[in-house]
Amino acid sequence: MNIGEAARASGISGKMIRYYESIGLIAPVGRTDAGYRVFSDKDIHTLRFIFRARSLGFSVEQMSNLLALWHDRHRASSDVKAFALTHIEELNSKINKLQAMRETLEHLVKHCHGDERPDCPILGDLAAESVELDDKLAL
Amino acid sequence: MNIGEAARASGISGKMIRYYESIGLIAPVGRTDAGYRVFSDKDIHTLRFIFRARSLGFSVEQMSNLLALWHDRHRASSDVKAFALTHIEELNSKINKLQAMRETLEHLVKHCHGDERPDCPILGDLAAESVELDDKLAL
DNA sequence: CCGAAGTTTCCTATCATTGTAGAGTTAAAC
DNA sequence: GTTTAACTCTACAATGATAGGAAACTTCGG
Repeated sequence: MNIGEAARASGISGKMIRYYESIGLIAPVGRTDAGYRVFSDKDIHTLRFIFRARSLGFSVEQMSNLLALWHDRHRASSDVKAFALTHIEELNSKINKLQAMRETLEHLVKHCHGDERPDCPILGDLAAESVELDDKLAL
Repeated sequence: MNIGEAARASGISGKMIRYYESIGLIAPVGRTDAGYRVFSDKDIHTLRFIFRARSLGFSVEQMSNLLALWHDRHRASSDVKAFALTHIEELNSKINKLQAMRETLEHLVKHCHGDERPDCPILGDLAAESVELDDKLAL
């Protein structure tokens, strides 16, 4: 299997496969005499693991840890669970931040009449001299 | 006001102020004979506008548009409202993606007993040969 | 044997931000 | 009046994950 087939089989672009290899997330795979990369079924399996972890929002560094846990046949499932729970907390934190932003914006939008007149509380609040908005933004 | 005071007054770091100037988000401010930047009250006002917009998750490009709307005394408030609504949709899209990730991960965590034994469905599903998980990840 | 498609490495860019390094400036303390 | 600390200036590098392209090479179908 060359890199194009591996990309199609794993869902990870060839470009990213080379990148993951260059930073050491995956070990260098085999090569033909001409220097073409050759991917084994095991390599594809690892790439699919990475694809799924990435889809769950894990960073490269976190995926590196996950791969280590995966390859450690003696790890406790509680270690993996703790890792996942930490990640869930990170996701929650991001979600909360984005929701707070959305709510502030929705509040501003609600008070903007949205017609052809130029006065608009959205820009007004962004430009406010007061500290009112700061409290809302202290997420 | 020099850049340090401007940073403290606006909430934007000196480094970012220089950066915003370099990419043209803000116009170059005055300078002393020695080349130190001098910020007027109006400059600080603009920086605070940027600080608040950034806190609401607007990108530099979006802030540039917002500043243009702000300085256009004849814009319709509906233009601003439409802009804000688009941004709310972007925020919603991000939130939905993160929530889907969290839910999948929570589902996996729920089925991991989390003891000292090595078998764990979290890693098991990440490594799955099947396409089951792919459906979940088709967000 | 030729051309198309695939692959290689290397370089560049993105976005917003931080860090670093060297040189110059200001202000206060001694 | 000199030392010293704190500031400022510019310029460049790095981050993290990804995309794009260029130039050279290989493979494969006809």
